[in-house]
Amino acid sequence: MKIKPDILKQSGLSITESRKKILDLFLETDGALAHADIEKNTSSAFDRVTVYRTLQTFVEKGIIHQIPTTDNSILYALCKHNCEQGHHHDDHVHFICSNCDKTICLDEVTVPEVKLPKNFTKQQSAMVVTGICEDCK
Amino acid sequence: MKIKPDILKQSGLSITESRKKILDLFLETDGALAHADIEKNTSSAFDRVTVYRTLQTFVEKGIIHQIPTTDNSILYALCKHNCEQGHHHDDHVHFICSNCDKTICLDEVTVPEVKLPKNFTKQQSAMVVTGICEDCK
DNA sequence: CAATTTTTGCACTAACGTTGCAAATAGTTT
DNA sequence: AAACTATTTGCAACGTTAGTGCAAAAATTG
Repeated sequence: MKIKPDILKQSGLSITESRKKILDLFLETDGALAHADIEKNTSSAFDRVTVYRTLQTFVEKGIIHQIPTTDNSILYALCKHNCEQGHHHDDHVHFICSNCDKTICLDEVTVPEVKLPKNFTKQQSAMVVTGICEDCK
Repeated sequence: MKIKPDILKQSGLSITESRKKILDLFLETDGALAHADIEKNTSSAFDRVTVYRTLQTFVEKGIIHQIPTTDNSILYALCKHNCEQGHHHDDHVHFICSNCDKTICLDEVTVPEVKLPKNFTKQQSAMVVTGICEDCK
């Protein structure tokens, strides 16, 4: 596993308490986090605004990526592969457990290709599967 | 194409101005709508609350379905196939054009099956593809 | 360690979403 | 068609979520 300061340094970010703590949280968590989770779970409380800005920065730098949901929230998860600024290799399937509500990145499961209708050009594709996860089985 | 009052009647809903107007909007629009679009585009202005409740009702009755996004909003689109209450046959791919920002239901393109890791059980799956649509090509 | 740049937290504002309740509208019965 | 019942609407109020400007604090640079 990479070392936290390295991740920040490689992205050209200053190393601050909040960034380290939030990054920690992502590294510890095997799944996706919502903004609210982050506010609650970081021991030392940061300002909401700091959390917003940190997440925004991390997304811009390709450290984390966003996961689409239908419940009016955004989930964030670590990019495990090499994501450059703006270009995410975020091609794995996301799994949302309808029992424990956790969102898990299935890094081994690649989003399959689909044939689009004529004159449609693909840039990115995302896939979200809901069901029961291994822990809740 | 179905006739509006029929759709409402078949779902056991009273036929009201707002429901007809909002349903109209969906039938006219070849794509998905966000809550905000609906508030803006219905000629006679309804209360925000009415729009919320109407959308909620439509989802419950299987008239429309929700589309996941990463931008903290929910998109709604007509269910073109036979969706019963609670059981959506919403197994088609959604396409978001990064030029005109429209979301289009690719009814002909079915979400492919994926092999989940051991002990994961699938209930539903959704797929969102971004790119350039036929109109913007 | 001083100077410069970046980041943080606070105050304020704006938008979003939900609920209770009375008025209005739709459906039903005779 | 009128009276009755059930449903739906709009308003007001509330709470949560998200974003911005600016001064203070912390991090980086030399």
